[in-house]
Amino acid sequence: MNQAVNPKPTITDVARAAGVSKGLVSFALNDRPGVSARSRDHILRVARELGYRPSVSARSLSTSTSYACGLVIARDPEIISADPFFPSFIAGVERVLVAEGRALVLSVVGGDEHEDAVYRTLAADKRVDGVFLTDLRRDDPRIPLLAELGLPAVTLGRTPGSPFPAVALDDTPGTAAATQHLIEQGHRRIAHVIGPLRMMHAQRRHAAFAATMAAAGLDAGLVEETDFTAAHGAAATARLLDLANPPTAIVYDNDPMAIAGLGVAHERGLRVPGDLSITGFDDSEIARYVYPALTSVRSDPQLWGEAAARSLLAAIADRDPVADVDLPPAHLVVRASTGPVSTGPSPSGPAPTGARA
Amino acid sequence: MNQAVNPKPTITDVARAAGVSKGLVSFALNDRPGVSARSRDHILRVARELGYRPSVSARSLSTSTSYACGLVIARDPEIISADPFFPSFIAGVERVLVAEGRALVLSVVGGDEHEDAVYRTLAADKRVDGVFLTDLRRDDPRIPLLAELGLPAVTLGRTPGSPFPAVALDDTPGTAAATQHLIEQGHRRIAHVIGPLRMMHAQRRHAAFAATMAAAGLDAGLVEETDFTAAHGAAATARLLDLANPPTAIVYDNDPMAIAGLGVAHERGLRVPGDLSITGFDDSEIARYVYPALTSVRSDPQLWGEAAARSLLAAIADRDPVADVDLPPAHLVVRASTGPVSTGPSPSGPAPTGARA
DNA sequence: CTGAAAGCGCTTACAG
DNA sequence: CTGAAAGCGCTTACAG
Repeated sequence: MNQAVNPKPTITDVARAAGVSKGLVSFALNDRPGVSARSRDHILRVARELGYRPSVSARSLSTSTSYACGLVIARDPEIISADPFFPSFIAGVERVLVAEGRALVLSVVGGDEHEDAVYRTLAADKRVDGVFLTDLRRDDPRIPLLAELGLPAVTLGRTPGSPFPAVALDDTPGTAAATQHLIEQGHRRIAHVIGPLRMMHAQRRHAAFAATMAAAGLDAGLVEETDFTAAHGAAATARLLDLANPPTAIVYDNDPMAIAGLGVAHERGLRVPGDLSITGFDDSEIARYVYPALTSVRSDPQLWGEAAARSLLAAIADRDPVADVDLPPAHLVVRASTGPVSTGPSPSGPAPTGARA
Repeated sequence: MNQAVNPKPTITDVARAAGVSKGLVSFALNDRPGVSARSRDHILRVARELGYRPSVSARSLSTSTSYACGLVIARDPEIISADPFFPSFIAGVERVLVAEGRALVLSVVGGDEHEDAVYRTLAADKRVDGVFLTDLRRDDPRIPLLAELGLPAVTLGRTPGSPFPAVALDDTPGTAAATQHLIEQGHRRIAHVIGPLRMMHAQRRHAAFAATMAAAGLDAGLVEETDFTAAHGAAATARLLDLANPPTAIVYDNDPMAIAGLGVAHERGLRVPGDLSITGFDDSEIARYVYPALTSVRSDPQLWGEAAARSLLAAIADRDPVADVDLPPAHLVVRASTGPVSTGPSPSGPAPTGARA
């Protein structure tokens, strides 16, 4: 207005322009009690006119707060790539963080060997005020570590003995629905190709698979554990199909493995779904464009990110415990890769791709 | 040693324990000239014994430096997911950043509408000391913006009129090799399904395609522009195959689109590569597990990330200009989705998946 | 309701 | 080569 927007006005400039002390400006800006309405309005207006933005580093120093949240991903980059989860999750996190003037500090470490050091450094350097805990593992060492470091956290999914708030999106209904869907199509031998069993979600999903099979009086013993890569998915599929009595349907724990399974089936001249039905998980964008279009399980990682960010900010700010949040569960999306067991003769040997019968 | 590791010793504790002034400790730690070797060694040893780590926020305040670098990705999360580039790139960046005690601040914005605001906020809040510029566009508005903001940057690829150092990984040899490979297989009508033309790499790759076609005396007019999604890849493929004189080979600008193209071909009962050859780009992990295994173009995003981080840190630290860096170019990986034009009769109509002829 | 002052933990001229 | 002091821009008791 009157004054040109100087290179970064400070709180001192605002105080001077408003004719009050720096302390009062600070109180008004952080709307704390003990400032008259008139003063507050006046100060806020002057601050806006000056284009004032508090210095993050100065605030950080005096409050020991970084105004940032951290996410450390302990997966091989190739596996992250294959998974549509993280980019969407991060987009959701960002959406609420920026609205609160917070930044996201991301760290990707190859495996979980160095993650301990990463969390310690993040805490020691006060780089973040709290962290998102994804890919929860059984007896996850990060829980006691963060408790020891005094670093607030939010977990994606509940885990026993955790002092941190959880944001849960139940994906077991998705796996159960996929299994049930196959059973209803007449399948009796159904295999489950799962992720690393040390990850809680892999365990939970497998439990859902097993329970659904058991409820139908079927054997749930056909299981292959993988590391979530397409390579493992392909290998697991090959092993299953080499069985004397191979499955007629396979439930995969992510889309890349399911797509790799599709490849193996095609290579062997099997018809999908005629000879082998296949379901994926995560419903990545390519899922509906492979042939046949992949039946998969869909959740909402972006929503998950938003909810997790809100809970984390609450946990950072609040004295009192933050309540757990439950998001709408994952659900099955049926496409063309699943169907009834074929009655025709089972073909054998490799076939030229998609050649007509 | 003698003293218990108190909750976060400060520079004052170190100075007291070493019997010197804070200033001298600071000089020793940042190894600046003017400290005797004896003093330096003594101070460094005391600091180590105390487990001293300088406070990032205190250093930030007095040096106006954040000790962090920024990456803002302006793409739809679904598209990021489909692309193996970013996770690997980020892993590379991280590797060198952590070694230098720097953090990575990540921002993902849906499209490029709000990116302007994001960079301004990052700069105003001094959240980062410099940024990585990926997905360069023609007359990229971020170049003048960052120059105006005085924020150091490094660009992935060269771009005319940029004052920032570039780290280039030439991907055009990959596209040229894919095109040449198809020509050598006897293809004459080859289409190019490309990314958004406003992105420089899409333009460059298309130029490489066109040049290779021209060198063989072939028409490079069959082009479809997309947004990099599998959905667009499928639609583009359908349009091309609906042509009165459809192509016998298609060069795609990323793997998800190529895989979607494979799906469309299969759905129409076309044999791959017999009736249609297909090449992808980026060589994602699933590429080799689809059927038939996808011929694709491989680069090294992780190496790119490491080089970019090194250049950015140099640009942040140095007074003098940082030299551009050239990385090994992308190269073709031939698999089963490409081959000679089939001499047999072209099949028509949809076919059951992988059924035997 | 408001002001003056100390303090957060560093870095950096300025003297000696 | 070393020390004492000011300053970075906030927040927060402490007085009034």
